[in-house]
Amino acid sequence: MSVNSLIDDLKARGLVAQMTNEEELVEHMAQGPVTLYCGFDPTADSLHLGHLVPLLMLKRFQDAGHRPIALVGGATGLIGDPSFKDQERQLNSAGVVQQWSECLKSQISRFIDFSGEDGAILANNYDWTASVDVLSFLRDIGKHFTVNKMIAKESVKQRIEREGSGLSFTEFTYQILQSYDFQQLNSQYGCTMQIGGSDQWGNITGGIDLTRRVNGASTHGLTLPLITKSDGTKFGKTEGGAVWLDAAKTSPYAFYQFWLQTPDADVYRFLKFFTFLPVTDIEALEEADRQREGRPQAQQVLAEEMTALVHGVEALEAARRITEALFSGDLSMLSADDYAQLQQDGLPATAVPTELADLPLTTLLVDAGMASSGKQVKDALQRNAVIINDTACGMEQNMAAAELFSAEAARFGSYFLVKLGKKKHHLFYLV
RNA sequence: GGUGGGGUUCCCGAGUGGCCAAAGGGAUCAGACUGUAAAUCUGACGCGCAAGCUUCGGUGGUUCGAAUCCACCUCCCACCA
Repeated sequence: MSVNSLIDDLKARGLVAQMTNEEELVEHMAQGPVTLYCGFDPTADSLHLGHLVPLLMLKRFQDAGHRPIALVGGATGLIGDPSFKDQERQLNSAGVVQQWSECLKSQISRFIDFSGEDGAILANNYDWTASVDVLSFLRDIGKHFTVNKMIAKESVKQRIEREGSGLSFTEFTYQILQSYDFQQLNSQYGCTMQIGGSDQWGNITGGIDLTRRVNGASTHGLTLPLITKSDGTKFGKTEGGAVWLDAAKTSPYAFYQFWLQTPDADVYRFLKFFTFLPVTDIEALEEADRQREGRPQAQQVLAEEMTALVHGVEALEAARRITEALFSGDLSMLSADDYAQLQQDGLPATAVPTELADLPLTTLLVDAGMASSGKQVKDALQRNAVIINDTACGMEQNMAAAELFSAEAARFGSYFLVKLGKKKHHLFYLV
Protein backbone atom coordinates (compact mmCIF):
# COMPACT_ATOMS: atom_id res chain seq x y z
CA MET A 1 0.00 0.00 0.00
CA SER A 2 1.41 3.34 -0.92
CA VAL A 3 1.85 6.04 1.66
CA ASN A 4 -0.95 8.15 0.43
CA SER A 5 -3.42 5.39 0.30
CA LEU A 6 -2.64 4.35 3.86
CA ILE A 7 -3.85 7.67 5.21
CA ASP A 8 -6.71 7.65 2.75
CA ASP A 9 -7.66 4.16 3.83
CA LEU A 10 -7.54 5.12 7.49
CA LYS A 11 -9.77 8.09 6.79
CA ALA A 12 -12.17 5.93 4.83
CA ARG A 13 -12.38 3.62 7.81
CA GLY A 14 -13.12 6.49 10.10
CA LEU A 15 -9.99 5.74 12.03
CA VAL A 16 -8.60 9.25 12.14
CA ALA A 17 -9.89 11.60 14.79
CA GLN A 18 -7.21 14.25 14.63
CA MET A 19 -3.80 14.66 13.12
CA THR A 20 -1.12 17.23 12.99
CA ASN A 21 -0.73 19.07 9.71
CA GLU A 22 -1.91 16.54 7.16
CA GLU A 23 0.18 17.74 4.23
CA GLU A 24 3.39 17.61 6.20
CA LEU A 25 2.51 14.23 7.60
CA VAL A 26 1.74 12.76 4.19
CA GLU A 27 4.94 14.18 2.80
CA HIS A 28 6.92 12.85 5.71
CA MET A 29 5.49 9.39 5.15
CA ALA A 30 6.23 9.63 1.46
CA GLN A 31 9.92 10.09 2.14
CA GLY A 32 10.34 6.60 3.45
CA PRO A 33 9.42 4.32 6.30
CA VAL A 34 8.36 6.20 9.38
CA THR A 35 9.02 5.04 12.91
CA LEU A 36 5.95 5.59 15.03
CA TYR A 37 4.88 4.65 18.50
CA CYS A 38 1.89 4.03 20.66
CA GLY A 39 1.92 3.55 24.42
CA PHE A 40 0.03 0.99 26.45
CA ASP A 41 -0.11 1.46 30.18
CA PRO A 42 -0.29 -1.65 32.32
CA THR A 43 -3.54 -1.07 34.20
CA ALA A 44 -4.46 -4.76 34.29
CA ASP A 45 -2.91 -8.11 33.53
CA SER A 46 -4.30 -8.11 30.01
CA LEU A 47 -5.19 -5.76 27.19
CA HIS A 48 -8.86 -5.41 26.40
CA LEU A 49 -10.89 -4.40 23.40
CA GLY A 50 -10.26 -0.73 24.01
CA HIS A 51 -6.58 -1.29 23.32
CA LEU A 52 -7.21 -3.20 20.17
CA VAL A 53 -7.81 -0.31 17.81
CA PRO A 54 -4.49 1.45 18.45
CA LEU A 55 -2.71 -1.90 18.49
CA LEU A 56 -4.15 -2.81 15.12
CA MET A 57 -3.28 0.66 13.93
CA LEU A 58 0.37 -0.08 14.59
CA LYS A 59 -0.09 -3.21 12.56
CA ARG A 60 -1.68 -1.28 9.73
CA PHE A 61 1.36 0.95 9.63
CA GLN A 62 3.69 -2.01 9.79
CA ASP A 63 1.85 -3.68 6.94
CA ALA A 64 2.30 -0.47 4.97
CA GLY A 65 6.06 -0.65 5.44
CA HIS A 66 6.52 1.52 8.49
CA ARG A 67 8.18 0.63 11.74
CA PRO A 68 6.09 0.57 14.88
CA ILE A 69 7.28 0.86 18.44
CA ALA A 70 4.99 -0.61 21.04
CA LEU A 71 5.70 1.16 24.26
CA VAL A 72 4.74 -0.52 27.50
CA GLY A 73 4.20 2.07 30.19
CA GLY A 74 6.07 0.50 33.05
CA ALA A 75 6.73 4.00 34.40
CA THR A 76 3.57 5.85 33.38
CA GLY A 77 1.56 2.92 34.69
CA LEU A 78 2.92 3.75 38.11
CA ILE A 79 1.58 7.29 37.90
CA GLY A 80 -1.81 7.03 36.21
CA ASP A 81 -3.08 9.05 33.27
CA PRO A 82 -5.65 11.65 34.38
CA SER A 83 -6.80 12.41 30.82
CA PHE A 84 -10.58 12.77 30.83
CA LYS A 85 -10.86 10.65 33.94
CA ASP A 86 -13.24 12.15 36.44
CA GLN A 87 -11.52 10.65 39.43
CA GLU A 88 -8.08 10.23 40.82
CA ARG A 89 -6.86 6.72 40.26
CA GLN A 90 -5.60 4.33 42.81
CA LEU A 91 -1.91 3.63 42.57
CA ASN A 92 -0.78 0.08 41.95
CA SER A 93 2.33 -1.33 43.53
CA ALA A 94 5.55 -1.44 41.56
CA GLY A 95 5.63 -5.23 41.63
CA VAL A 96 2.16 -5.53 40.22
CA VAL A 97 2.82 -3.01 37.47
CA GLN A 98 6.00 -4.82 36.58
CA GLN A 99 4.14 -8.08 36.34
CA TRP A 100 1.37 -6.57 34.24
CA SER A 101 3.95 -5.03 31.94
CA GLU A 102 5.21 -8.52 31.16
CA CYS A 103 1.68 -9.67 30.38
CA LEU A 104 1.15 -6.83 27.94
CA LYS A 105 4.46 -7.46 26.23
CA SER A 106 3.58 -10.99 25.30
CA GLN A 107 0.14 -10.02 24.11
CA ILE A 108 1.41 -7.22 21.93
CA SER A 109 3.90 -9.57 20.33
CA ARG A 110 1.09 -11.59 18.89
CA PHE A 111 -0.10 -8.74 16.72
CA ILE A 112 3.06 -7.05 15.60
CA ASP A 113 6.12 -8.59 14.07
CA PHE A 114 9.20 -7.89 16.15
CA SER A 115 11.52 -10.18 14.27
CA GLY A 116 14.29 -9.11 11.98
CA GLU A 117 16.42 -6.03 11.83
CA ASP A 118 13.65 -3.81 10.54
CA GLY A 119 11.13 -5.42 12.81
CA ALA A 120 9.03 -3.54 15.28
CA ILE A 121 10.47 -2.45 18.59
CA LEU A 122 9.18 -3.22 22.02
CA ALA A 123 10.12 -0.60 24.58
CA ASN A 124 9.35 0.15 28.18
CA ASN A 125 9.47 3.70 29.43
CA TYR A 126 10.58 2.47 32.83
CA ASP A 127 14.00 2.06 31.22
CA TRP A 128 14.59 5.78 30.79
CA THR A 129 12.56 7.23 33.62
CA ALA A 130 13.47 5.07 36.58
CA SER A 131 16.98 6.41 36.83
CA VAL A 132 16.21 10.10 36.33
CA ASP A 133 16.74 11.98 39.57
CA VAL A 134 14.35 14.67 40.72
CA LEU A 135 16.63 17.60 40.12
CA SER A 136 17.50 16.59 36.58
CA PHE A 137 13.88 15.98 35.89
CA LEU A 138 12.86 19.40 37.12
CA ARG A 139 15.72 21.29 35.49
CA ASP A 140 16.11 19.44 32.20
CA ILE A 141 12.56 18.43 31.44
CA GLY A 142 10.20 20.35 33.69
CA LYS A 143 11.65 23.65 32.60
CA HIS A 144 10.20 23.18 29.14
CA PHE A 145 6.64 23.03 30.41
CA THR A 146 4.60 25.96 31.56
CA VAL A 147 1.96 25.19 34.10
CA ASN A 148 -0.35 27.59 32.30
CA LYS A 149 -0.32 25.36 29.27
CA MET A 150 -0.60 22.18 31.27
CA ILE A 151 -3.64 23.45 33.11
CA ALA A 152 -5.27 24.65 29.92
CA LYS A 153 -5.35 21.15 28.43
CA GLU A 154 -8.85 19.93 27.88
CA SER A 155 -7.97 16.53 29.29
CA VAL A 156 -7.41 17.85 32.80
CA LYS A 157 -9.65 20.89 32.67
CA GLN A 158 -12.69 19.24 34.11
CA ARG A 159 -10.70 17.77 36.95
CA ILE A 160 -9.37 21.19 37.80
CA GLU A 161 -12.61 23.07 37.37
CA ARG A 162 -15.13 20.56 38.50
CA GLU A 163 -16.50 20.45 41.96
CA GLY A 164 -16.19 17.27 43.91
CA SER A 165 -12.90 16.19 42.47
CA GLY A 166 -9.30 17.11 42.55
CA LEU A 167 -6.15 16.32 40.65
CA SER A 168 -3.05 15.24 42.45
CA PHE A 169 0.33 16.60 41.49
CA THR A 170 1.31 13.03 40.68
CA GLU A 171 -1.26 12.61 37.96
CA PHE A 172 -0.80 16.17 36.81
CA THR A 173 2.79 15.26 36.01
CA TYR A 174 1.71 12.45 33.73
CA GLN A 175 1.74 14.57 30.61
CA ILE A 176 5.34 15.46 31.23
CA LEU A 177 6.32 11.82 31.50
CA GLN A 178 4.54 10.92 28.31
CA SER A 179 6.10 13.86 26.52
CA TYR A 180 9.47 12.70 27.72
CA ASP A 181 8.77 9.28 26.20
CA PHE A 182 8.31 10.79 22.79
CA GLN A 183 11.48 12.83 23.09
CA GLN A 184 13.43 9.75 24.20
CA LEU A 185 12.05 7.55 21.45
CA ASN A 186 12.90 10.26 18.98
CA SER A 187 16.48 10.33 20.20
CA GLN A 188 16.94 6.60 20.50
CA TYR A 189 15.04 5.28 17.52
CA GLY A 190 14.28 8.26 15.32
CA CYS A 191 10.65 7.97 16.14
CA THR A 192 8.76 10.80 14.48
CA MET A 193 5.16 10.01 15.06
CA GLN A 194 2.86 9.11 17.92
CA ILE A 195 -0.58 7.64 17.68
CA GLY A 196 -3.15 7.06 20.37
CA GLY A 197 -6.79 7.38 21.32
CA SER A 198 -8.40 10.77 20.92
CA ASP A 199 -8.08 11.30 24.67
CA GLN A 200 -4.33 11.29 24.13
CA TRP A 201 -4.21 14.35 21.91
CA GLY A 202 -3.04 16.63 24.69
CA ASN A 203 -0.31 14.25 25.73
CA ILE A 204 0.80 13.76 22.15
CA THR A 205 1.09 17.43 21.35
CA GLY A 206 2.98 17.87 24.60
CA GLY A 207 5.50 15.34 23.35
CA ILE A 208 5.76 17.01 19.99
CA ASP A 209 6.55 20.32 21.68
CA LEU A 210 9.15 18.80 23.96
CA THR A 211 10.83 16.92 21.14
CA ARG A 212 11.09 20.09 19.10
CA ARG A 213 12.56 22.05 22.00
CA VAL A 214 15.02 19.45 23.20
CA ASN A 215 15.89 17.60 20.00
CA GLY A 216 15.06 20.29 17.50
CA ALA A 217 13.10 17.66 15.64
CA SER A 218 9.77 17.98 13.93
CA THR A 219 7.36 15.20 14.76
CA HIS A 220 3.78 14.23 14.07
CA GLY A 221 0.73 12.95 15.84
CA LEU A 222 -2.45 11.15 14.94
CA THR A 223 -5.34 10.13 17.13
CA LEU A 224 -8.00 7.51 16.70
CA PRO A 225 -11.64 8.07 17.48
CA LEU A 226 -13.29 6.79 20.59
CA ILE A 227 -15.31 3.72 19.68
CA THR A 228 -18.93 4.47 20.43
CA LYS A 229 -22.06 2.41 20.28
CA SER A 230 -25.27 3.52 18.68
CA ASP A 231 -27.25 3.03 21.87
CA GLY A 232 -24.92 5.24 23.86
CA THR A 233 -23.60 2.54 26.17
CA LYS A 234 -19.91 1.91 26.51
CA PHE A 235 -18.25 -0.22 23.89
CA GLY A 236 -16.42 -3.38 24.90
CA LYS A 237 -18.36 -4.29 27.99
CA THR A 238 -20.46 -7.30 28.71
CA GLU A 239 -22.27 -8.25 31.87
CA GLY A 240 -19.06 -9.83 33.05
CA GLY A 241 -17.12 -6.61 32.57
CA ALA A 242 -14.45 -5.85 30.00
CA VAL A 243 -13.80 -8.10 27.03
CA TRP A 244 -10.19 -9.14 27.39
CA LEU A 245 -7.75 -10.31 24.77
CA ASP A 246 -6.42 -12.96 27.10
CA ALA A 247 -8.15 -16.26 26.35
CA ALA A 248 -7.96 -17.18 30.01
CA LYS A 249 -9.98 -14.11 30.96
CA THR A 250 -12.42 -14.03 28.06
CA SER A 251 -12.75 -17.35 26.29
CA PRO A 252 -12.58 -17.40 22.49
CA TYR A 253 -16.16 -18.61 22.53
CA ALA A 254 -17.30 -15.65 24.62
CA PHE A 255 -15.20 -13.37 22.43
CA TYR A 256 -16.83 -14.75 19.28
CA GLN A 257 -20.26 -14.34 20.83
CA PHE A 258 -19.49 -10.76 21.79
CA TRP A 259 -18.91 -9.79 18.18
CA LEU A 260 -21.75 -11.89 16.90
CA GLN A 261 -24.14 -9.88 19.04
CA THR A 262 -23.09 -6.54 17.60
CA PRO A 263 -26.12 -4.39 16.76
CA ASP A 264 -26.81 -3.77 13.06
CA ALA A 265 -26.35 -0.07 13.57
CA ASP A 266 -22.71 -0.58 14.58
CA VAL A 267 -21.51 -3.60 12.69
CA TYR A 268 -20.28 -1.98 9.47
CA ARG A 269 -18.44 0.72 11.37
CA PHE A 270 -16.82 -1.94 13.52
CA LEU A 271 -15.80 -3.93 10.48
CA LYS A 272 -13.94 -0.87 9.25
CA PHE A 273 -12.39 -0.15 12.63
CA PHE A 274 -11.30 -3.61 13.59
CA THR A 275 -10.76 -5.77 10.54
CA PHE A 276 -8.30 -5.62 7.69
CA LEU A 277 -10.97 -6.23 5.09
CA PRO A 278 -10.85 -3.64 2.32
CA VAL A 279 -13.37 -0.84 2.76
CA THR A 280 -14.87 -1.64 -0.62
CA ASP A 281 -15.58 -5.20 0.50
CA ILE A 282 -17.24 -3.96 3.65
CA GLU A 283 -19.40 -1.59 1.69
CA ALA A 284 -20.33 -4.36 -0.69
CA LEU A 285 -21.29 -6.53 2.26
CA GLU A 286 -23.43 -3.76 3.67
CA GLU A 287 -25.19 -3.41 0.34
CA ALA A 288 -25.73 -7.16 0.08
CA ASP A 289 -27.15 -7.26 3.59
CA ARG A 290 -29.52 -4.50 2.73
CA GLN A 291 -30.89 -6.49 -0.18
CA ARG A 292 -31.24 -9.59 1.92
CA GLU A 293 -34.35 -10.45 3.81
CA GLY A 294 -33.80 -11.11 7.48
CA ARG A 295 -30.55 -11.61 9.24
CA PRO A 296 -27.43 -9.82 7.96
CA GLN A 297 -24.12 -11.58 7.38
CA ALA A 298 -21.99 -8.80 8.77
CA GLN A 299 -21.97 -9.92 12.39
CA GLN A 300 -20.82 -13.36 11.37
CA VAL A 301 -18.02 -11.94 9.25
CA LEU A 302 -16.96 -9.62 12.04
CA ALA A 303 -16.99 -12.37 14.66
CA GLU A 304 -14.94 -14.68 12.48
CA GLU A 305 -12.40 -12.06 11.48
CA MET A 306 -11.88 -10.90 15.03
CA THR A 307 -11.71 -14.29 16.67
CA ALA A 308 -9.25 -15.55 14.10
CA LEU A 309 -7.16 -12.43 14.47
CA VAL A 310 -7.00 -12.43 18.25
CA HIS A 311 -7.19 -16.12 19.10
CA GLY A 312 -6.23 -17.90 15.91
CA VAL A 313 -8.04 -20.10 13.44
CA GLU A 314 -8.26 -23.12 15.69
CA ALA A 315 -9.91 -21.16 18.47
CA LEU A 316 -12.31 -19.74 15.92
CA GLU A 317 -13.24 -23.23 14.82
CA ALA A 318 -13.86 -24.22 18.41
CA ALA A 319 -16.01 -21.17 19.01
CA ARG A 320 -18.03 -21.95 15.91
CA ARG A 321 -18.47 -25.57 16.95
CA ILE A 322 -19.86 -24.53 20.31
CA THR A 323 -22.11 -21.94 18.75
CA GLU A 324 -23.41 -24.41 16.22
CA ALA A 325 -24.19 -26.99 18.90
CA LEU A 326 -25.84 -24.58 21.30
CA PHE A 327 -27.85 -22.42 18.97
CA SER A 328 -28.96 -24.90 16.37
CA GLY A 329 -31.73 -25.88 18.76
CA ASP A 330 -31.31 -29.63 18.72
CA LEU A 331 -29.07 -31.09 21.37
CA SER A 332 -29.85 -34.69 20.46
CA MET A 333 -27.43 -34.41 17.56
CA LEU A 334 -24.53 -34.18 19.95
CA SER A 335 -22.45 -37.28 20.58
CA ALA A 336 -20.60 -38.11 23.77
CA ASP A 337 -17.43 -36.92 22.10
CA ASP A 338 -19.10 -33.68 21.19
CA TYR A 339 -19.85 -32.98 24.83
CA ALA A 340 -16.28 -33.62 25.79
CA GLN A 341 -15.25 -31.38 22.93
CA LEU A 342 -17.52 -28.54 24.07
CA GLN A 343 -15.81 -28.56 27.39
CA GLN A 344 -12.40 -28.55 25.78
CA ASP A 345 -13.39 -25.80 23.41
CA GLY A 346 -14.07 -23.46 26.27
CA LEU A 347 -17.73 -23.78 27.10
CA PRO A 348 -17.93 -23.00 30.82
CA ALA A 349 -18.27 -26.28 32.69
CA THR A 350 -18.71 -27.30 36.31
CA ALA A 351 -18.75 -30.62 38.08
CA VAL A 352 -22.06 -31.46 39.72
CA PRO A 353 -21.53 -31.59 43.48
CA THR A 354 -21.96 -35.10 44.83
CA GLU A 355 -24.15 -33.96 47.71
CA LEU A 356 -26.89 -31.87 46.18
CA ALA A 357 -29.97 -33.11 47.96
CA ASP A 358 -30.64 -29.85 49.75
CA LEU A 359 -29.15 -27.45 47.27
CA PRO A 360 -31.63 -25.23 45.49
CA LEU A 361 -31.09 -24.69 41.78
CA THR A 362 -30.54 -21.02 42.49
CA THR A 363 -27.45 -21.70 44.57
CA LEU A 364 -26.19 -24.28 42.14
CA LEU A 365 -26.31 -22.00 39.12
CA VAL A 366 -24.94 -19.00 40.98
CA ASP A 367 -22.02 -21.06 42.21
CA ALA A 368 -21.34 -22.13 38.66
CA GLY A 369 -21.19 -18.49 37.66
CA MET A 370 -24.27 -18.48 35.46
CA ALA A 371 -25.88 -15.65 37.39
CA SER A 372 -24.69 -13.18 39.96
CA SER A 373 -27.52 -13.69 42.41
CA GLY A 374 -30.17 -16.23 43.21
CA LYS A 375 -32.76 -13.60 42.41
CA GLN A 376 -31.81 -13.72 38.77
CA VAL A 377 -32.13 -17.47 38.66
CA LYS A 378 -35.43 -17.25 40.47
CA ASP A 379 -36.69 -14.77 37.94
CA ALA A 380 -35.65 -17.08 35.13
CA LEU A 381 -37.25 -20.07 36.81
CA GLN A 382 -40.51 -18.21 37.15
CA ARG A 383 -40.48 -17.64 33.42
CA ASN A 384 -39.41 -21.16 32.58
CA ALA A 385 -36.17 -19.81 31.22
CA VAL A 386 -33.94 -22.41 32.86
CA ILE A 387 -33.54 -25.36 30.58
CA ILE A 388 -31.70 -28.51 31.57
CA ASN A 389 -31.05 -30.88 28.69
CA ASP A 390 -33.92 -29.50 26.64
CA THR A 391 -36.35 -29.62 29.57
CA ALA A 392 -37.64 -26.35 30.94
CA CYS A 393 -37.69 -26.02 34.71
CA GLY A 394 -40.05 -23.94 36.75
CA MET A 395 -39.89 -22.54 40.25
CA GLU A 396 -41.42 -25.72 41.69
CA GLN A 397 -38.31 -27.64 40.65
CA ASN A 398 -35.99 -25.33 42.49
CA MET A 399 -35.50 -27.83 45.28
CA ALA A 400 -35.38 -30.83 42.98
CA ALA A 401 -31.74 -30.60 42.03
CA ALA A 402 -31.00 -34.17 43.04
CA GLU A 403 -33.65 -35.43 40.65
CA LEU A 404 -32.75 -33.12 37.80
CA PHE A 405 -29.07 -33.97 38.01
CA SER A 406 -29.45 -37.68 38.57
CA ALA A 407 -27.30 -40.10 36.61
CA GLU A 408 -30.40 -41.38 34.82
CA ALA A 409 -31.24 -37.91 33.53
CA ALA A 410 -27.72 -37.24 32.31
CA ARG A 411 -26.74 -37.41 28.68
CA PHE A 412 -24.34 -40.27 28.14
CA GLY A 413 -24.46 -40.88 31.85
CA SER A 414 -22.61 -37.70 32.62
CA TYR A 415 -23.58 -34.46 30.92
CA PHE A 416 -26.16 -31.78 31.54
CA LEU A 417 -26.39 -28.78 29.28
CA VAL A 418 -28.00 -25.99 31.25
CA LYS A 419 -29.38 -22.95 29.54
CA LEU A 420 -30.34 -19.80 31.42
CA GLY A 421 -32.18 -17.45 29.17
CA LYS A 422 -31.50 -17.49 25.48
CA LYS A 423 -27.77 -16.99 25.45
CA LYS A 424 -26.19 -18.32 28.59
CA HIS A 425 -25.04 -21.93 28.42
CA HIS A 426 -23.18 -23.99 30.93
CA LEU A 427 -22.13 -27.58 30.97
CA PHE A 428 -22.49 -29.65 34.14
CA TYR A 429 -20.99 -33.10 34.42
CA LEU A 430 -21.09 -35.92 36.93
CA VAL A 431 -17.81 -37.07 38.36
C1' G B 1 -6.68 27.14 60.97
C1' G B 2 -11.92 29.51 60.28
C1' U B 3 -16.88 29.36 58.01
C1' G B 4 -20.40 26.99 55.18
C1' G B 5 -22.12 22.67 52.19
C1' G B 6 -21.94 17.54 51.61
C1' G B 7 -21.01 11.67 52.03
C1' U B 8 -28.03 7.26 50.45
C1' U B 9 -28.45 0.67 47.62
C1' C B 10 -23.73 -0.59 40.60
C1' C B 11 -24.07 4.96 38.85
C1' C B 12 -26.92 9.58 39.03
C1' G B 13 -30.27 11.23 42.50
C1' A B 14 -35.00 11.79 46.00
C1' G B 15 -35.92 11.00 51.01
C1' U B 16 -35.39 15.16 57.25
C1' G B 17 -38.67 10.31 63.30
C1' G B 18 -42.84 5.31 61.94
C1' C B 19 -46.57 4.04 55.76
C1' C B 20 -38.38 2.90 53.98
C1' A B 21 -35.10 -2.36 51.55
C1' A B 22 -35.65 3.28 50.82
C1' A B 23 -39.09 7.72 44.94
C1' G B 24 -37.31 8.58 39.97
C1' G B 25 -33.79 7.82 36.05
C1' G B 26 -29.63 5.06 33.99
C1' A B 27 -27.05 0.47 33.71
C1' U B 28 -27.91 -4.73 34.23
C1' C B 29 -30.80 -9.55 34.03
C1' A B 30 -35.19 -12.37 32.32
C1' G B 31 -39.88 -12.72 29.23
C1' A B 32 -42.89 -11.34 24.69
C1' C B 33 -41.90 -9.74 19.53
C1' U B 34 -37.60 -10.67 16.19
C1' G B 35 -32.61 -12.35 13.41
C1' U B 36 -28.33 -14.81 19.45
C1' A B 37 -29.86 -7.21 16.21
C1' A B 38 -32.44 -2.53 17.25
C1' A B 39 -36.92 -0.31 18.92
C1' U B 40 -41.16 -1.37 21.93
C1' C B 41 -43.95 -3.63 25.90
C1' U B 42 -43.70 -6.70 30.64
C1' G B 43 -41.21 -8.38 35.02
C1' A B 44 -36.86 -8.47 38.30
C1' C B 45 -33.15 -5.47 40.30
C1' G B 46 -29.45 -5.52 48.95
C1' C B 47 -28.92 -11.02 50.39
C1' G B 48 -31.79 -15.58 51.00
C1' C B 49 -35.78 -21.37 47.72
C1' A B 50 -38.09 -19.77 52.16
C1' A B 51 -38.68 -18.29 57.26
C1' G B 52 -35.91 -14.35 57.56
C1' C B 53 -31.35 -11.43 57.57
C1' U B 54 -28.17 -7.11 56.57
C1' U B 55 -28.01 -1.56 54.51
C1' C B 56 -28.22 4.82 53.95
C1' G B 57 -19.42 7.45 55.65
C1' G B 58 -17.86 5.46 61.08
C1' U B 59 -18.79 5.00 66.42
C1' G B 60 -21.79 5.92 70.38
C1' G B 61 -26.45 8.15 72.17
C1' U B 62 -31.86 10.00 72.44
C1' U B 63 -36.49 7.29 71.33
C1' C B 64 -41.40 2.18 71.81
C1' G B 65 -39.19 3.26 66.88
C1' A B 66 -33.67 6.67 63.21
C1' A B 67 -31.28 7.09 56.51
C1' U B 68 -33.87 10.97 59.11
C1' C B 69 -32.59 13.95 65.92
C1' C B 70 -27.84 14.60 69.21
C1' A B 71 -22.34 13.95 70.15
C1' C B 72 -17.73 12.68 68.53
C1' C B 73 -14.78 10.90 64.51
C1' U B 74 -13.62 10.54 59.30
C1' C B 75 -13.50 11.86 54.13
C1' C B 76 -14.86 15.33 50.12
C1' C B 77 -16.07 20.28 48.28
C1' A B 78 -16.47 25.76 48.33
C1' C B 79 -15.10 30.34 50.33
C1' C B 80 -11.90 32.84 53.73
C1' A B 81 -7.00 32.89 56.22
